Amino acid sequence: MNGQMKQYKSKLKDNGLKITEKRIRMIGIFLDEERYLSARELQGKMNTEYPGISYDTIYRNLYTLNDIDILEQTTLDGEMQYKISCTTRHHHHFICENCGDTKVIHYCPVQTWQKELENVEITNHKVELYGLCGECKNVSA
Amino acid sequence: MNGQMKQYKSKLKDNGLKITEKRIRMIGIFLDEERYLSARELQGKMNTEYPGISYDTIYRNLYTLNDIDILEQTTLDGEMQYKISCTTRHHHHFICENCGDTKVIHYCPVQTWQKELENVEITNHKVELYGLCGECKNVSA
DNA sequence: TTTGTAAATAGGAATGATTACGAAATATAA
DNA sequence: TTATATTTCGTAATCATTCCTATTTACAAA
Repeated sequence: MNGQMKQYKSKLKDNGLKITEKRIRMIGIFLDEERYLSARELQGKMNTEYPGISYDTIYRNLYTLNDIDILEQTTLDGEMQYKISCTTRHHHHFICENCGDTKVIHYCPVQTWQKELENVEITNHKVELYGLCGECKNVSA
Repeated sequence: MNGQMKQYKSKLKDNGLKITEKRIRMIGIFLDEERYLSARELQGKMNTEYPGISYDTIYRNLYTLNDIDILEQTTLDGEMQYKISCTTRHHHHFICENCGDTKVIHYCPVQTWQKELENVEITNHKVELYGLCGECKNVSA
């Protein structure tokens, strides 16, 4: 077990949640893939190791892991998708529409927007960039 | 009929689409409401005038009107929502989480992001701000 | 004004994602 | 080890959305 996983186990414990095989495996899958996965995709992967695993387990754990910031979520192609959360600093993502790879972007002008709309209170915001990553751009060219 | 509606009728015609009662009423509803409506909400409103109107009609027309830029769409609370399209210039929206009212924001640093990720090709992006509008902020205070 | 026809609609059924729930199994603290 | 709170299973239910076919409608051309 690497240090990363130890950290996630602590986080589960700190939130009064139990460290179960399935949760650990789910986190492992998200660590391996560095992209957004839908519940279905995750279930496919989990199902090879835990045949017949329940939707409830998948969805509940996705919800839970997102809730305690081990995962982050977005809606893509009409379904919720999840990826392992970057715990560094405030950021957004570029998502490759071809391979699903994500890249972190740091620039975020939320204070500029707050100035433009001075009489509203911005409590939340979403920024997502889509396109082709370096590799896919070259392949399709 | 006001000039605005005439313009939408032209747009339908220009795209080889027929001007039907239901489409005109749908556009009218979106003109009255200045916020995002879900398919269900729209159906509720349409149903008072056209009892038993089909889902297919609602969804197909939402798709069509979005396709020709009479409406614009976003995913909110796990469902697609639509509003009348602002035809001015590139912009994004602030959405009040209490009353659903939207406000246009113009500042968009997409070129800054493109610089930050110089080897990818950004073809699309999404920016949305959420919070409380001036009114709702004061009421809830 | 009439008519031909391509487009639009009605009325449901089907699909796909997500949530709900009672019973059984299991992890953790004491 | 035991108590108990949590998780999981297996499945049904729900909700948004799409699909299908017969029928109706808009509208361009005669």
